[in-house]
Amino acid sequence: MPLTRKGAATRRRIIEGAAEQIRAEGVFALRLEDVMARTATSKSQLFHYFPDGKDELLLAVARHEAARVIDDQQPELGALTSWDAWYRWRDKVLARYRAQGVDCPLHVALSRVGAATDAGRSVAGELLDRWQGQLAEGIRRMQEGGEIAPELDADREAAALLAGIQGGVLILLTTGGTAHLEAALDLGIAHLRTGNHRDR
Amino acid sequence: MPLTRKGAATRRRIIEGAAEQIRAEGVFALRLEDVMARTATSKSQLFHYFPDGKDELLLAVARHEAARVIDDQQPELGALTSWDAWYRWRDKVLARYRAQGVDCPLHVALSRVGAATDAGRSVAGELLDRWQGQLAEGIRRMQEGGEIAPELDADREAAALLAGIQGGVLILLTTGGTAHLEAALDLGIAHLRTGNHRDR
DNA sequence: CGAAGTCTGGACTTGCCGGTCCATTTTCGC
DNA sequence: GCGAAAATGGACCGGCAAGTCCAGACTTCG
Repeated sequence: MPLTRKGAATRRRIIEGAAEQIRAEGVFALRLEDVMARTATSKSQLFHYFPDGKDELLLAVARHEAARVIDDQQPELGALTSWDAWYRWRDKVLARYRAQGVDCPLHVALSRVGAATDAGRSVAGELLDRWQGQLAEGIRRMQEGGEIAPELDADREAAALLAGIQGGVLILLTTGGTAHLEAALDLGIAHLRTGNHRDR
Repeated sequence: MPLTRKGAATRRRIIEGAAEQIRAEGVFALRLEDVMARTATSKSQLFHYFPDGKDELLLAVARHEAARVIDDQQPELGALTSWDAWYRWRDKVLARYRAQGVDCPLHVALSRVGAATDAGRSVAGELLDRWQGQLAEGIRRMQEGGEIAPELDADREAAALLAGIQGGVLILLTTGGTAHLEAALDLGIAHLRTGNHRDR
């Protein structure tokens, strides 16, 4: 079933509209009718593009949002080659989540799909992998440049940092405060710098 | 409306049964009928003890689980007075979540109630506060004993560590792996030991 | 330009499940 | 033990929203 140009546009409009609706009201309150109203589509369109109904739509929303998460951190995340770059990245992450605030369509869509589902697991897992991969890559680059102690295990450090970020965001989602995210980011980076040879 | 001995027992049975059911099937799939079947109660009992229905029940489950989270970490969490105690605590946290695996009634109940709700916020917020408080207390004790550098900000360190734990658990919930939680715990503690005076 | 197939509108069905009600039984203080 | 209050059983209701269907309009490509 090939998608015409128009069809693809409609499909995207639906996904984005659903994401907006989720941001506005939450997933539990998400009704197909709301999505229809918001995107000026009819029920048959929803089922035309997402034959498995609501769950399939939610999964598409999750995928869409997952892609944004990494994109929003570029180009910094892809080029963590100096301490300056690390701090710019830190600022960007913080700004992004501060702006997003309490409403995270990704987290919430996944929780509805069931994070323990195969489909949910793969969306979340891939995001986590790519994220951690880029962090580890950054750490290795810094080690090559002699700015991070070579005896640190890059993957393990990246895992811990990523965990801190995830937790910080999770706490942000419930408390509305960014203090934890900030602390996790700052102390995580600080930890990388400890025992570091030529501190700028 | 005082609760008789029997009434209190029934109430508790309902909460625990609901938690089990959530562990088994998830929140979205949670139907009152399932809880009734599992706890051998009738619908009128559910509404007798939780007049506001499902949401009130879910909140009670969340509260119940939140209390367990802290309790399960005792007595270690309350007495972080030596590095040995810290490592024993670390092991306990890891064991607890490893055993719990992918199904976390607290996380999932809160996501249904809406973490951004006042009620949800208060349950999660209080848990987080108490948890972080005990960590910070432990750090201060260690500082008094000269085992952690006095210039560290105990609250900030505790916040970062807590974020790491939360993120580690969150990742555990979706991937099933404890690597991130472990890394966050170990590197978090390692960070506390850096620059520390009389390393054992 | 024309046919195959995509896209769209919207009415209709359906089943589930949260919530209400009242009658009956049990508990518990005095 | 006795009466008031609490606990229990289970039938019933009602609404909501997911999903189905078919007829008709638009796209696309030879």
